[in-house]
Amino acid sequence: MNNISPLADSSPTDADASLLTPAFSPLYQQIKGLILKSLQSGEWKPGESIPSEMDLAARYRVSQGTVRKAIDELAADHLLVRRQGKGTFVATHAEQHVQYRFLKLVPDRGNLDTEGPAQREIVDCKRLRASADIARALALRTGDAVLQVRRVLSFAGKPTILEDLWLPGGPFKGLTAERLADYHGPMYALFETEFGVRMVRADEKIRAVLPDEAQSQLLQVSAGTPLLSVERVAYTYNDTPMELRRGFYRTENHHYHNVLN
Amino acid sequence: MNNISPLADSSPTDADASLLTPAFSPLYQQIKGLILKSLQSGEWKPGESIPSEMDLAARYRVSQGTVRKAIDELAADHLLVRRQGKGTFVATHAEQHVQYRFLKLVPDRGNLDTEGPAQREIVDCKRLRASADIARALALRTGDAVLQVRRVLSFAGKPTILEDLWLPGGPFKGLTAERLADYHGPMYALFETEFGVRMVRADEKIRAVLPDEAQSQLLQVSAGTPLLSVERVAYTYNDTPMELRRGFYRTENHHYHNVLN
DNA sequence: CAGTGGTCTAGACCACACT
DNA sequence: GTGTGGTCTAGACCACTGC
Repeated sequence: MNNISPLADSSPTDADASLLTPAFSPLYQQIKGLILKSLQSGEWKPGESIPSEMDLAARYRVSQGTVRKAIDELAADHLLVRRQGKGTFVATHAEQHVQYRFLKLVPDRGNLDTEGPAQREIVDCKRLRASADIARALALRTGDAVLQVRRVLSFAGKPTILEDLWLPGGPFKGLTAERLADYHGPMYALFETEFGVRMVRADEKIRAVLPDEAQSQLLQVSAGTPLLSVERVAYTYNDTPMELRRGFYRTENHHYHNVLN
Repeated sequence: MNNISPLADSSPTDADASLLTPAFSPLYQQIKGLILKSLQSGEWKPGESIPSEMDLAARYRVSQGTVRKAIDELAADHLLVRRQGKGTFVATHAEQHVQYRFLKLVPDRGNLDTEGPAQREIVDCKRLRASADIARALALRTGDAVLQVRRVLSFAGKPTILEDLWLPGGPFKGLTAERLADYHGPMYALFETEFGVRMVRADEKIRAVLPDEAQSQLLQVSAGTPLLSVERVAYTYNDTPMELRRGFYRTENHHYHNVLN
């Protein structure tokens, strides 16, 4: 009901954005939205620090506590990272200790670091037109340009993960097999630095399947070896889907680890 | 360094619990611990309301804001549920809209409600002595008494989930196949009301496997049909393991759904 | 209406990092 | 020391629930 339009952000007279909507929105939620907008617009880039809480409070004409609550939620969503004494930073996939944030496959004993860095091999990388289901997953239209990538990850020399990726052609214009092969580090980090696409959230659908001919060869398993099928849709800001990924995991010595709360 | 011993809780003179530990613990964390203690002790039971924030603030001799922050975290962990205008309640598994909080298997189309209530069949239920790995998972000693349960869940008439459970014999003394079969509602709700055991968190390890003879018969699939193997350890308060569960899911028409943040 | 949780503020002080 | 995030307080007011 109040919604004292926290303007400041350069907009002259924001007026009441919500007039007929009885949807009461707390101030800190509105601030959260404004911060989000700055993140999307690239005003603050991954890895950089954002203004201090006091500065933001002044900018939005609210108290520090209100900014704080907004940042708290963004930090809980892993969009921001707070570091006491240093500042608040835009989260990034290019950090050692969150390397594999979205990869939940771990060795039965030890952890991924135990096995040393994964070897990656780009099997295939080409542009093509989206099929109906690829298009639907990526919120494109059938026939739109997409990039298709197939790669194999090996741990301790053993091929363990086979992944097929589909990326929308527009945002990822210029991505080639070479770029991918030359880059050392998380793929999502490359997406951030080279294409300005930051993955924020993902949905996974997991099944048990048998490999087809090509898959069993690439993963060096027999046709009867069950694999974990992991279909992921990854989203940027605004719930925009930006990647479809179908992974096939060998689980003789690894497992998909999940924590339920 | 301060730790102004929020006594009140009936303890006469708590003195400084932390003296040599440089581990600075914020007041609200200490309050969180005290509330947790009351939850464990059963002072407030699942489904009941706990005292109002003001009451707790008075009890612990801190401000409402401090109690609030403690409750915020407990609510984020799903140990408490806040309801504006009504109060704060101890979370419970016996609620319609969080029925299947720990079951992540969903139909490819629709949701679990679409298929109507699951049919359950208790295949087996007996007491035995813990093997080495069962004991390890439940933090028992090899040979300790455990309860073993095997059951099948069917959706829309199709057997879909086969589960083997192991429960520590002590806390679950008196649990029988009949009790299980007669109870309609989530199993974890029965554990709460009948045995005072509230599951708070769980770890799952997921693999793709092939069924053995017995499994393929119970699930009515051929020996070559890959299944999702879901091994779960469920914990009560204090990270105490209270259940080991090995589930085998058919995933022709269902998938394990996971959200990555 | 009274009681509950939810929001917002202003100010004081603490812990941590850098310089 | 200065600046950052982190904690704690006290008080005002709002939104929701149920009597």
